[in-house]
Amino acid sequence: MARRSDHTRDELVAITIDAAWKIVGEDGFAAATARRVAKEIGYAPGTIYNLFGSMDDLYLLVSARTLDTLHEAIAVPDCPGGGGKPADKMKAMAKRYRDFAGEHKNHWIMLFVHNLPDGKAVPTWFGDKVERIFQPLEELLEPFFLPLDQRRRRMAARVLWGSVHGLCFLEATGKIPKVTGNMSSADLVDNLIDTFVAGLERTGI
Amino acid sequence: MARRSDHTRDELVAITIDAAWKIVGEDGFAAATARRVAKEIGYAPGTIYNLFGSMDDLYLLVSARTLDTLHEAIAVPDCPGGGGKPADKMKAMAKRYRDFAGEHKNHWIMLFVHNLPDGKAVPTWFGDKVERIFQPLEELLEPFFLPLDQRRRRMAARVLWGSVHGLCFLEATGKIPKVTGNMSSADLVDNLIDTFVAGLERTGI
DNA sequence: ACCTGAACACCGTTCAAGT
DNA sequence: ACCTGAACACCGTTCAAGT
Repeated sequence: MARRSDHTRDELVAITIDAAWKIVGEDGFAAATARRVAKEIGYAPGTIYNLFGSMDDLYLLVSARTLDTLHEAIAVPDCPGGGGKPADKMKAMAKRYRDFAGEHKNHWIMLFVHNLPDGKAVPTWFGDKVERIFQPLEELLEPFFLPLDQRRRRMAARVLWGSVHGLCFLEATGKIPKVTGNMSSADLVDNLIDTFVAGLERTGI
Repeated sequence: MARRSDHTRDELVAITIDAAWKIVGEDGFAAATARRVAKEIGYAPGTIYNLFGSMDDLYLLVSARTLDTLHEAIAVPDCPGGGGKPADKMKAMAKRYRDFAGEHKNHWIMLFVHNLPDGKAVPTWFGDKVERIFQPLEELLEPFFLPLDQRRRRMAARVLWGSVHGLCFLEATGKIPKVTGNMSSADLVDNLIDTFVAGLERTGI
């Protein structure tokens, strides 16, 4: 019934995001209810709404952490020397993506399962974090496009990234095993990259 | 408190699937709760469990209807004469897929958002319905593969289909607008098909 | 100013009790 | 045999009341 001052407001915000992150990781997005998060931090449910306004805002902050972690995992240069064919580098990057999805499965799925209500758009700071995910792939695509042709290169990055993601997601949510038979999603992704890059080469710069 | 016999059991099952289909279409998958469906058909919540055992089983039947409707929409031959380049036929097919997703948005999203609990696998009759979705695309891919090389053709169908779906889904759930800028998902999908087919041609049969 | 906790209107699922 | 409806253990969200 009163000011608690166990923590400053900022501390409390951080603690709550940590708690939500932990619950999602352990029991999935659906388990990260307001009441469960409140119990985890030892406060009343109402406090969550003092801090974030709505659960959607809290979820956005959790997903921001996921995007940051993903960006770190993806952006790692696979080969310090710099050699290797672009297609191989892309496959290595796709593998890092798949590995991330495997290690942070619940957080990664939440990124796509949590959607804001119909009218609401995502804040710009969040959009920027999404945008940043594509950059490493855009760089790998440089050899295939003229320097002036940035628009087509950006498009190729989104097409390839969206496609790789689509295959990974269908597999992670169990929508593709019976469909692929003995082919693993790793095979499908590598096949996609090979065919796509061959197509880029044929189209010519 | 008693046998009602307003309907036979089979009628009641059909009525309930209709009700759930309607609710999903109007208010989305999340709105199709057991209590809401029960209210819609004018029975008590317990009755749903008499009929289906669990909500998951009911959801599977609703998704089966979605798959049937999708199959009909996709399988339509776009061109009675039979002419046209394979890539153009694929683009026409992808367009039919996007149109279906637009017209049956809530049912289509449900197909991917509803997942059985971790251990449970989808029944075979459902898997067969999924499998059937790929057949029209497999046929369009015939010119690119030797008759004996069915495995690679089946793989290509899944890769391309999964990729097209990935792009459509990211757009439908609002995960890609800020990312594509002025490029529509139609452009991205057409670009994917062109590049992929060019890659198949380069790889040679 | 901050936090509580009761309140409201919901959930999925089960199962004793009725006809 | 079939259906009910109360019961249990949950939800998101709000807001008067307390310190």
